[in-house]
Amino acid sequence: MGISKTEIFTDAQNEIALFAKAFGHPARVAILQHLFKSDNCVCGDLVNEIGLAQPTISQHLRELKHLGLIKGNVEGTSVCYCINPEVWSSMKNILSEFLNQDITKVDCC
Amino acid sequence: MGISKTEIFTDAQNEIALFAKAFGHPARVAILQHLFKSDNCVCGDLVNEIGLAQPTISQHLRELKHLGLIKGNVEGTSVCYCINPEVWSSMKNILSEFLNQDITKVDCC
DNA sequence: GATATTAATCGTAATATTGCAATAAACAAA
DNA sequence: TTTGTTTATTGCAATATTACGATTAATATC
Repeated sequence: MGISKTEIFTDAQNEIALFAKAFGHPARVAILQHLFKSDNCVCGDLVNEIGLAQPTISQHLRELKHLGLIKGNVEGTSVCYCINPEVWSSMKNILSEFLNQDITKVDCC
Repeated sequence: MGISKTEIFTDAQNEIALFAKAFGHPARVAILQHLFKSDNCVCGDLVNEIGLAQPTISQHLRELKHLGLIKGNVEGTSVCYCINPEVWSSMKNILSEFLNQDITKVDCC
């Protein structure tokens, strides 16, 4: 139905899925990479970097902000976005644990 | 439009997004975790483990198989699925690099 | 105040995803 | 060959996502 039955999964499973979905789109991968790369806080030049319309970028930024992965500060007419290191670390820990599951005794077919 | 403009992103960015999307749904997280946990190769008891209908599980399995993350062997009437360790490692490397970007000089707002 | 600049929001179209009932396909066992 | 078991496929409904034009909101500058 297009709707995920989140209630039948554990909180941990839903959290992994939510974080993964955050960068499950190349535009958001590109945004996050750009925020890491640029030492001075990037604002709306993300629109120029990435070839998407301003409302589209704004929408992706909102998703990332909603999850807490980035934060935005208003500076005059422009808005300065950057990675939220605490949430990023937390995500890294959660996803690393998932990715680092023991692979040695898994190949049984 | 519901369609991603993959052509404006790099292959690397699209690959990160594709892998992330693979476990961007709690059902696929649960499936993968179960395949890791069960030493004997699980088959359709995934349907019992997870509370989703058989066609739904089958569809999620197909996505994971299409990406190469899992492989399936027919054994009589049942099918034995398991993690493909090579592809899993490859994914782990790609996503770890993305997750381990330098966080120290990122908090500028 | 009037005007420009920047970003958010609204509205909408197109496509994708999720989920399942019904059915088909493949195989084993009787 | 029939019957049961297991998984895949088909078809469809409901919802989500992606994208953008038009507009609005906020702020700076003149």
